[in-house]
Amino acid sequence: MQPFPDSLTHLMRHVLKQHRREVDRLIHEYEVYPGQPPVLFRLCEQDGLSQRELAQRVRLTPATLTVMLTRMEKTGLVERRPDDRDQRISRVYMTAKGRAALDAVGGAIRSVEQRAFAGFLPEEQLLLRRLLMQMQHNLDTPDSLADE
Amino acid sequence: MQPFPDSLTHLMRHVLKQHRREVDRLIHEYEVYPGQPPVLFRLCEQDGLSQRELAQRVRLTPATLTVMLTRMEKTGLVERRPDDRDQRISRVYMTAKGRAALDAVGGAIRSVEQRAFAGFLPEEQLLLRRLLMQMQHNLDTPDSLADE
DNA sequence: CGTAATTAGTTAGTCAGCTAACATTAATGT
DNA sequence: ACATTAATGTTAGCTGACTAACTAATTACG
Repeated sequence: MQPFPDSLTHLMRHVLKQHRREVDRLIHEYEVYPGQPPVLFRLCEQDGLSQRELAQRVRLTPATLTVMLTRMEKTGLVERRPDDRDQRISRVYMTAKGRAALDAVGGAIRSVEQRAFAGFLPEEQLLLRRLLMQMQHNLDTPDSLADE
Repeated sequence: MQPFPDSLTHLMRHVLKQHRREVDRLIHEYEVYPGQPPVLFRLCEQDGLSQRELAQRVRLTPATLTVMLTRMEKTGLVERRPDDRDQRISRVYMTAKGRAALDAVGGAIRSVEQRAFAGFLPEEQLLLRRLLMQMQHNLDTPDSLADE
């Protein structure tokens, strides 16, 4: 009857909140804020993306990213430079400070991950991934035929 | 090496974001906003909680709840009344409109849940719950002995 | 060409969530 | 009885995220 209090997504949300808080607690001394790690990781893999490309890859709207990059530029993690062919585009590059911060952040995230999955068997992790991917797929498909 | 892009928590976060967006899309016509359903559900179970009690049960800080309740009072979902013994306390009650909205919201959430878990076997759902609860427990314990 | 449609990014406004600092009221302790 | 401490809720200020409306630059098309 009452779907919420012990629904799986509710539980998931709570677990993620704990996770995020832990990571945040560990990284905010490097002037990296909660939403920023994905951006740093993407840039580490590939520097000089346009904001649009970057936004798509980290699944944020361009508007969100604009604000976030402005802050990250202010703390010196990241740098914007205009594209020299297309003047609408501004490309995002990581600074030395950004790279340094990323190392620390990576460590922090790994340690929280380890704690979160302590005692998990490898096949449990695989199964969890499979279930999550199925959820992702279910939610991606528009709606139609919800339960077949 | 790079822990983030395909970590389980990253995947989880993405799935939850999809879920929240879907629910939000369905409920915002009832003037219920994304963070509010848990509050409504709690109040439905037990009316007249103090803000502190309510905040603990939905795991929000009192500050967050204050702002949220102010908005919910403005849209008429909820009502604050002072306690008559302790003047520091204000108790929160659901209005008729709140109850009506909750019905619609409950339906919306159930439908998204159904879609999210389409094709899941009952034992898969149980397993998922077990894994999430283990994560919750892992993250609750301070830190110490992370990987034993 | 030159105007219209598209694309990139920004700005404004809203909601969610947090911490820290502040009244105000109640409970305690000497 | 009075001063101190604790508890409740609010305010201010921050980050994150979104949509919608805007500006500026580029493409496309008649």
